[in-house]
Amino acid sequence: MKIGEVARRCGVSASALRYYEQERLIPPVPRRGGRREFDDRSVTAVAVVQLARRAGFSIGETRQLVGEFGRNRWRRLASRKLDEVRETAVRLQEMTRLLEKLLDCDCPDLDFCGRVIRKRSNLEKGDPKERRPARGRSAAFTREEASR
Amino acid sequence: MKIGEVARRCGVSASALRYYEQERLIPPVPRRGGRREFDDRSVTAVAVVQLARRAGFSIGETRQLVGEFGRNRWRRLASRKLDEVRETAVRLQEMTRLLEKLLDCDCPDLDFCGRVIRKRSNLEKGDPKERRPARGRSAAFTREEASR
DNA sequence: CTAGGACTTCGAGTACACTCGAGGTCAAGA
DNA sequence: TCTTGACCTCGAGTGTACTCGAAGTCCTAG
Repeated sequence: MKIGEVARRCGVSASALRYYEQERLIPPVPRRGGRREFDDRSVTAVAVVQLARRAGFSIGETRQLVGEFGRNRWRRLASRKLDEVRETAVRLQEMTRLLEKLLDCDCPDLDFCGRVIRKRSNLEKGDPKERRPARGRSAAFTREEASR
Repeated sequence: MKIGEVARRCGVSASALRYYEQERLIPPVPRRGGRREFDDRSVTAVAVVQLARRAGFSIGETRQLVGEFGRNRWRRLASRKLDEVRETAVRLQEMTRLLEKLLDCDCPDLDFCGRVIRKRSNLEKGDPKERRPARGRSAAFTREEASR
């Protein structure tokens, strides 16, 4: 199967597929006459990568994931990522609830609404050090990211 | 309140705060002797931005969000974002279930596991066009992103 | 008065995840 | 045979969200 068909079937661009190969997310794809010829193995590898990418794993995380295939660490990585996303979802729900409340109460302006927000949120009052989680790299993967 | 204290209290760097001002996520902060002097208004604005950023809104989305403050569109944007994150969480859970299954069944290698994945996943069989959601910009905000 | 630290602007640099363009190759159909 | 389209590599470019460094300013303590 040539790269174009794989791209169409997997919903990913051909250049992304080349990039995945280059970044070793998938094993080297065999060539025929200079062109990539995807066999079942390769297509499977792409499917695995797609699954991981859609689940929110970064390129580096995905590389580590496929490298750890079948070992216990994999599960740990996955469940940690799940926790991360759940936390994001929780924060978003809090945000949404807050927004809905504000919209309901017909605040006159941002300044007023802001005062409401400051009352309800725990920003700017607690532990003024050691903050900012979930931005940037995820804690679960920093070791491997550093070593490339 | 000077920028350093705001940074410490809100768990964001001073340079990020300058960046937020420059990107109009927060209104211009008043100066005194050339230095930013954050009043309640400004600190509130930062709190709002932090809330949005932690909930997963991008810079562009956050700008639009604070611009739409108090109007109905805001709620629509927020609930759409919630849907997005929920979808991500669902995909991740699917992924995790799949991984757990594979780990449980002690597959001998990636190739074998891959065949299992290909059986269970709906990748590479359905609608070979119109895919790739949730990667790149979110559909909810593309209009404003285009117009900058 | 002077040293130090926190602040200022500005431009450049960074990481991620691709994407694009140039310049060339290969294979199938008219 | 020729053309067309899909493919190749390589290097550069893109957008996001900052971060960093240089060079200079301001305020406070000693």
